[in-house]
Amino acid sequence: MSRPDARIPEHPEPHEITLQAVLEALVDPVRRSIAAQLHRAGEDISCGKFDLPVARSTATHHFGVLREAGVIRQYYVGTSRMNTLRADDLNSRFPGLLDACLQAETTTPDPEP
Amino acid sequence: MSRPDARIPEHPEPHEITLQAVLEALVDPVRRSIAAQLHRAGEDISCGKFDLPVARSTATHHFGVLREAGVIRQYYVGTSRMNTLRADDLNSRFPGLLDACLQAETTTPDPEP
DNA sequence: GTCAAACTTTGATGCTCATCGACCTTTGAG
DNA sequence: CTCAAAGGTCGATGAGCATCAAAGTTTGAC
Repeated sequence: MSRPDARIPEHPEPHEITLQAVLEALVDPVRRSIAAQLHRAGEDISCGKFDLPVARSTATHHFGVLREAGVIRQYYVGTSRMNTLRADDLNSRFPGLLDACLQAETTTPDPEP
Repeated sequence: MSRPDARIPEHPEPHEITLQAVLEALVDPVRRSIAAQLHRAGEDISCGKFDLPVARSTATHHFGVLREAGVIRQYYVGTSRMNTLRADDLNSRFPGLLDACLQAETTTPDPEP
């Protein structure tokens, strides 16, 4: 079988996405910022293009959490790992949840710790 | 001054409710269960009437987190502390968020750890 | 083949939080 | 006043998680 790309980790199927995992993913401000940047851009973004306040190894961790929760989809283009927001999958499984988080994310300024 | 009841702790005003706090509150399955039971009942419930899998002192902690996040409102009736779901406040501040969590809570079975 | 770019992996660390048992407080009934 | 009911408070404990630096891996260009 022609495996697409051995570097691409597992994504949950739409029906495997759980509310618990999505909430755990979106409760972190860094991860919510990733989702918001992806939403605002309207196009796929590589991991390195995000504006994030953490080290790259930490960012990798956050992308993994989002992917395993089913919030983003990842695929490789060369050495760049691209990221897509799985808005349709989330909206059909938990209607209103993603929009509520994203809308609040853009209208409400981040709470500075 | 006729203070309403010295035992009643602080509640955030509607505009003080933050997405971060609400998500932190609803990410815990026990707290989400409290919100869901309150929603299903359609009426206020005292702390002792909830069906919760934790000790009483732990439940007290969870009620406090929900109250400080603005998810529930609490008031005393005798020795009983009653709880109200602040659905209107949440819906006007983060439209769709509460419904998304509650709907998924009732249709999706709890993930047993 | 060589090299840099772009991520990932691997510990290690530190902090937050859910949990509990034991004890204290307030209220209302008798 | 006395008591039981309903909760709250107080440490203590343990697990999970976000964070980082350092080293490893994979790819594409030259």
